[in-house]
Amino acid sequence: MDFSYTEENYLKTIFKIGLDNGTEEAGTNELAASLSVKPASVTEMLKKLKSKKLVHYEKYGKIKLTKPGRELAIDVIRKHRLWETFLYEKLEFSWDEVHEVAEELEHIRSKKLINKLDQFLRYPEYDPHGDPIPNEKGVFQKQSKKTLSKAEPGTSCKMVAVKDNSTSFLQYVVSLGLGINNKIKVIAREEFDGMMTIEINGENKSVSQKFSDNIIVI
Amino acid sequence: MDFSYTEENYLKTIFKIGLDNGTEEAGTNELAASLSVKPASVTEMLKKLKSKKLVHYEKYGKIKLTKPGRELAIDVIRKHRLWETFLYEKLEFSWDEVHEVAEELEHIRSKKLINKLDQFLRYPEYDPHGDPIPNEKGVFQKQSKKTLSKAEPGTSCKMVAVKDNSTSFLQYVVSLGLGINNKIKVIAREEFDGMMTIEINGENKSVSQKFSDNIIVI
DNA sequence: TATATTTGTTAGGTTAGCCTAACTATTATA
DNA sequence: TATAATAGTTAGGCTAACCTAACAAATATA
Ligand SMILES: [Mn+2]
Ligand SMILES: [Mn+2]
Ligand SMILES: [Mn+2]
Ligand SMILES: [Mn+2]
Repeated sequence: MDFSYTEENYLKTIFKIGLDNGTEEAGTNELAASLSVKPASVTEMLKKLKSKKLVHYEKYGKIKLTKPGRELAIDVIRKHRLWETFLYEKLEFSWDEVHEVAEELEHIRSKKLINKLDQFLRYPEYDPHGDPIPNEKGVFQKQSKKTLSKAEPGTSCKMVAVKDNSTSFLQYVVSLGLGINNKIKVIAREEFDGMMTIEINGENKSVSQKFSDNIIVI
Repeated sequence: MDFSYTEENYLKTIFKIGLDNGTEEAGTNELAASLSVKPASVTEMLKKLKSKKLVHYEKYGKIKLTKPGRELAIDVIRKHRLWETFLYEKLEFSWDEVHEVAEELEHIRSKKLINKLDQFLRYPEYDPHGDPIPNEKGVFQKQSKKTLSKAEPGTSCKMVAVKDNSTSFLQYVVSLGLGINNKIKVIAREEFDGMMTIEINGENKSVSQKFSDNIIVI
């Protein structure tokens, strides 16, 4: 069976929200916000996805992916991350440029293409933003859920991924001298608004909670 | 300005039919057949393309691309052929598998992507089917219009490209022991139905007019 | 527990791209 | 040059994916 780009985007987004929430479930409004559509459009699409047995859903209830729905979502994520890796590794894109193009490439329908691309890239495990790449079977490393904002002052941690993939955020990360696998030392954290002072390569920087919420660490 | 996949496919097809006809013009029915839609759909789309100044068109008249329309068509063709080359050269696709996937990839919208891909492939001039690849400026080699069917018995020619890109045709070409840049000697041609006896690598083969119409030679 | 807020649904409309059936214009042929 | 064949258009309908406005259910809060 073949699904539209729109259906694929809904499934991918449900999966991501589910991960984020820890519950594997998503709500109509959340989904609408994330897809930049109105809640009414989501309700409509949910009926279709349900009739195609891709989601579990009852009126006014939470949204959850079925097994085939989850498999499809993971496949789209696999394609997205492999394409980002290709753009970054082979075509000299910077990490803040890859996401937007991958958002289109992730929908190209060819099993052979994606598996050959995987091979060509030598089966990478992580994309340029530190996110794990599912293998052909849909298996991938569990990702840390700890964000920089939850790191204790006085401790050190390692940045392993970013949550936000937008150009503006990623460029800001770079401008702070930060990158994947960098060590971050938390100097101080303001209780009032979550502002943090962190040490990167011996230099002290001040970052907002909105920022530190988007840095995944271990 | 940004155009839909559908609009891009119409422009590309008008361009190709125009080339084929030698007149740079296309008719409604021709276009419909080539796009596998009904003539009524074409008429409707022509109104839209005209309002966007991509085609010259008057009711009951021939269809011709405007300058921006032609540029766009050539850009789509450039992308198509570069992606085919990528699949063939880098991902080990066979030449009969690349066309279908490229039909999707040709619509990915990123100037940077396609120019970096071009560079990555070292600026190839021909795709796996022998078709010339337009450069960034839209310039490309003029292609021979002579087909094997027009070659004189007793003469030899070189196969430089194929017209049909379908899997079934291309696999048949391979099964005959033929490929791009192969020498073909015309042994005989039947006036009645255009059947030809040709010599390939010392072996004689019999091919139909439908076949020889799809082999471009010099 | 009553009420306010948040969350989600329904009804009715739009646009892009497609269709069929009926029609009209153009071109070829007798 | 009349008529048949071909080419192209119009009218009216359909589906996917979106929207707004009005409404209903669920949840939080006084
Ligand atoms: Mn991304
Ligand atoms: Mn997408
Ligand atoms: Mn092709
Ligand atoms: Mn196409």
